[in-house]
Parts: sequence; C-alpha cells; structure tokens
Amino acid sequence: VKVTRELRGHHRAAIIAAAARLFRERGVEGVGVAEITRAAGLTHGAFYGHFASKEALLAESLAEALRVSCEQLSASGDLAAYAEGYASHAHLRAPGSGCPIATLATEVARQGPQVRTAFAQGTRKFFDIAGTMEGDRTSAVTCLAQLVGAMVIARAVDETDPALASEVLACCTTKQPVARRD
Amino acid sequence: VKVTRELRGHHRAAIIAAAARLFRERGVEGVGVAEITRAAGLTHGAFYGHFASKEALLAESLAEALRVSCEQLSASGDLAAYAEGYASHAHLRAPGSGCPIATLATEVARQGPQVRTAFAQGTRKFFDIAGTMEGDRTSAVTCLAQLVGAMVIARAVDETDPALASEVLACCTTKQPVARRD
DNA sequence: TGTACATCAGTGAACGCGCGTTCACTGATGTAC
DNA sequence: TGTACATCAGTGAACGCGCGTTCACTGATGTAC
Repeated sequence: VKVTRELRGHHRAAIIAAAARLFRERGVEGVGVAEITRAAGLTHGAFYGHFASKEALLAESLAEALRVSCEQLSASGDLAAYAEGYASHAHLRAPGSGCPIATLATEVARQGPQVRTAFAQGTRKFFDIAGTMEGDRTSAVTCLAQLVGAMVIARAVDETDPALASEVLACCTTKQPVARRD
Repeated sequence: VKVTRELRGHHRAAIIAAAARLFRERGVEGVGVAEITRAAGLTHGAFYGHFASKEALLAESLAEALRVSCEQLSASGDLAAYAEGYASHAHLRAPGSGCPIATLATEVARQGPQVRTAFAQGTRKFFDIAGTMEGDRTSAVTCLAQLVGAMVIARAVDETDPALASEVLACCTTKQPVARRD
C-alpha cells in the first residue's frame, strides 16, 4: 500500500510526535514500537521504513521535544514568566507535552551515544537561550536546575504527598533570590 | 539447601543492598531479578522466598536508600556542606551509592502505590531533616530541588558535553543566594 | 495526455530473546522426644 | 546430650508473555514511453 511522498512525510512526523508524547508520559521502556506506530495511525511493520531502530526514534523525538521547549522558552520572553508556567500543576499533570528534561533525563543517561548527543545538544541550546534572556547566565542555570529538580520530585511524590509536591513547586515561583526577576 | 535463620537474614539484606545499588545504576527496568540475586550471591529461584515481587523489592530498596541518604544528610551537619558533596563529580560518577531521588524519581512516578508511598515517605523525611538543619525551610527545599535537578541534568549531558555538566553542578556550590550559608 | 510497468510504503505473521514468575526437588536446619 | 524427622531456604529447569525486529506480500504511486 504505497502512499504519496507527502503522506509518507506526514506519517514520519506523526510517529515522531506520538513518540515524543508517549516517551515523556511513560518512559522509554514503558512504551513499545507497536503502540507508538498505532498512535500515529500505522501498524508496527511500517516503523522500520522510517527509522533504523527504536533508539534512533528516541534520538529524533528528543531533539524535536527540546526544539519545542526552546521555542516556548524564547516565546515566554522572561525567565521568571517561563518558570511560573513550568512550576505549575498544569505542567505537572501534562508530562506528555511538558519539559523532556524532567521526564527523560535519567533514562537518557543510560542510552547510547546517538541519544545522549541529541539530548545534550538540545539541552545546551535550551540553557544558552535562558542565559541570553536572563543576562546573568549563572542565575539562569541555577533557575533551570531548580525547575527541573522541583518537577522531578513533585511528580514522584504528588499522588502520595501532594502537599510536599506543591511545596517544592512553590519554591520556584515565590520571591526567592534565584527565581526573582523584578 | 536450608540455611541458618541468621544467614537467611543476611541473604535478604544482601538482595536489598544489591538492588539499591543496581536500580540506581541502571534503572528499574534496566536490571532483572536474576542479576540482583546473583549480585547477592544467590540464584533467582531464591528471590520469591524473600519478596512478593520485583516491585516489592523496589519499594524496600528505595526505603533503604533514602534512609541512608537521611543519615548522610544529618551527619553532614550543615546543608551547604551536604550540597558540596552532592554537587560533586564523585557523586556524578557513583550513582549506585548516590542520591536515589536523582536516579529513580522519574521512574518512581510511573510505579504502583507501594513504591510511590515508600519513596514519598523517605523523601519527606529527607526534606524535613534539611528544613530543620537549615532553619529556613523554604530555602532548604529550594536548595534540594536545585541539587537534584543539577545532578539529573549533569549526568544526562556529561559524556557529550562535560562543560555543561560541570557548569550546572558548579551553580550549586558557588556563592549563590540560595545555597549560600555563611 | 494516456498507458504499462517498476517502485516501494504499509501490512501482518513470524522470529528470537529476555524477563518475571512458578515449582518439583534437595539437603541442611532446628525441634520433639 | 543424642537421635529421628519435619521444616523450609535455596536450586535450576520451565512457563508464558511482551518486546524489538524481520520479511514475504500487497497494491497504490510515480515514471518512462
């Protein structure tokens, strides 16, 4: 069932989009190639016509998710404004469309070079943008590290100890020395 | 091959210790029951005489790792001193004996209630200790979130972009508003 | 433009593998006398 | 204290399952004339 070149391109993009969401929601090992292709409206057999392996798809979907994150950061205009959206319950509840660093960084550390390189490049760009926006690069880096850590911790404890989750997130947006802007 | 009650206790502790190390090094899904029991000097068949499931072992090993972390935090006496050890390359290179929050928090968020509860209880104790030590609880929480985020990011990018890894870690120990103590 | 055919994107069955888990068996432990 | 036996911790083969990956096949696409 050959399809148009244009449709083939859409299929490829759909697989990457589905993977970027599902990997963030369930982790790399928590979702399979079959489920990703199904979410993209295809069957698993079509997968290897688009990607060399599951790992290659992971690398591409990480790059895509980080590219979007960089866009969102740039669009927010102000690091404090970005932090407010980041350290929110809306973001906590929507990992599939949220920061890929907070959802996938620990798994990335155990992947092959292709994945780690894609992740590191996207993350560096993300930090560079934040540093330029903030002016003081050190405080920008500090802020981002805090945001990522707070979200990672909050998501892990939220269902059992929502008070702790809220407390950790709140530290990122209240008039703290680091995240303060005005 | 029945063994002494005392030896059985040692076997159980050895399985937990091996799991606490291996889970942190390779992730929950990156290591199997067979490998854990082998690392503890047993065969996989002995496992289910000690634990109901792999998940039950994960809950116990998380509780144990967090208990040790709380001890280390208390022993450091000062949150700034703890932060210095935490944000070090030695810690980055030794995930198996390091902070379980930085290695396992994202996977914990996708586990069952037993695991999440064990993790949340240990993490709360950890934060409570830090809050008491520091005096100002908010700045203690801020500091810990930053430490966890920095380590998660640094480990993910270290092999591809060691400069970025070092930069992120350095933010936690230099005379930053948040981590400063003196 | 119309036609014939080579190309190739997608399908679904099949594969090999590793994993968590079970279980019949073994033989040392610990206890009842 | 010594003996006989029930208990049970550990062994290793076996299981079912889901996963990543492969491949023969299908039929629409795109191209050469």
